[in-house]
Amino acid sequence: MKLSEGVEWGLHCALLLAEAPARVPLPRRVLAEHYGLPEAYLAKHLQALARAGLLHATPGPSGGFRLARPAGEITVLDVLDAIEGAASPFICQEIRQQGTGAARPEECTRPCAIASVMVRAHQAWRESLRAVTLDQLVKRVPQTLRKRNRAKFASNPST
Amino acid sequence: MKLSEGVEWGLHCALLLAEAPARVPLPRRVLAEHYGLPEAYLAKHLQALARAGLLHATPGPSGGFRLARPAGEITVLDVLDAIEGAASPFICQEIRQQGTGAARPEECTRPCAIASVMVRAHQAWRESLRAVTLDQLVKRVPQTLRKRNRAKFASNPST
DNA sequence: AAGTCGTGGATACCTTACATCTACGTTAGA
DNA sequence: TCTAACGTAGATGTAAGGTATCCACGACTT
Repeated sequence: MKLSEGVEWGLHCALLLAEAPARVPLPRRVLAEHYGLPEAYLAKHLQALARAGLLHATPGPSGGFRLARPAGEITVLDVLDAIEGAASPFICQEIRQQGTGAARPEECTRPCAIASVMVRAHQAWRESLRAVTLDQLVKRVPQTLRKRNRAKFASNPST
Repeated sequence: MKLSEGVEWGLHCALLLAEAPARVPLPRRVLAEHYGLPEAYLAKHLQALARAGLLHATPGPSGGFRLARPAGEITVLDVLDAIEGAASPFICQEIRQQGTGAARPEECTRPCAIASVMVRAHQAWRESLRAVTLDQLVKRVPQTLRKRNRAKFASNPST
């Protein structure tokens, strides 16, 4: 079980956009260089975030991405669902209905107990992520770094 | 993010062993046929469960696998850790220290806020799985099916 | 009108999980 | 003691999904 690294990219970019002071959008090139990421591939994930309604994309010169909502209204779960999808990592193959010991259809009216347990665990995971918003994360960024980022993007986002 | 299907196999096999009445071990062939699984590949996962101390393997004729502990002392998490490993699905690549916006080492004394959130979510997931034992799962198997399995393995496990 | 930027599709690569086979060591029973 | 049944371990091949890039297109600002 592994989470795509695009999740980390998306979270850090969203966090950076939450730190940025202004309504001025950050181009994908700036985001990519800020974290040393491949620009073309990062674009895919930024697209996903925009499609999910978390980011707003402005085309044209001096365009780029900005948060579509206040940072307090975007949760970590929102970002994960946009990039990784909301599906459970456990996909029940219903092997209880296969082989010589197959359960009969009338014995499978209730969902498989094993699948239920996995679903509950997945929900616990999601609840934990839903409880954290971007602005809560911003507060945990070291102040010196936060100041540096604010200054960097305040006047001239292209540097 | 996807969980290997070996997890489902391992859980169902452990559950079946918990249902089996006796100390008589079930050979891997029987387990594989009971669920219609490839025997050679299932052996890999059964090995992992045995290495983790959840199952006890008896070699020789009339050998096979049985639970190494009472079903009430084996949790779903035990099985998952044995087959899938206990590692977090999120692996922090520390991209905050890369690129033009790299954080300085003295700004990284505390773990990355994003990584912390992911770790907590993973712990919530694990706690949810740790709370369920095999004998709790046995109780949720339909009675008709449980009876059938008990009868099947009571006298002659090789059928 | 032109250049900058995001969009979406097509494509290739590469890691990892899936699956199988073979050779080997061990044990219960004839 | 011998042997057949069983689990162990490693090597190997295959399939799928994530990673990464490129290009043609449309939209917007200057």
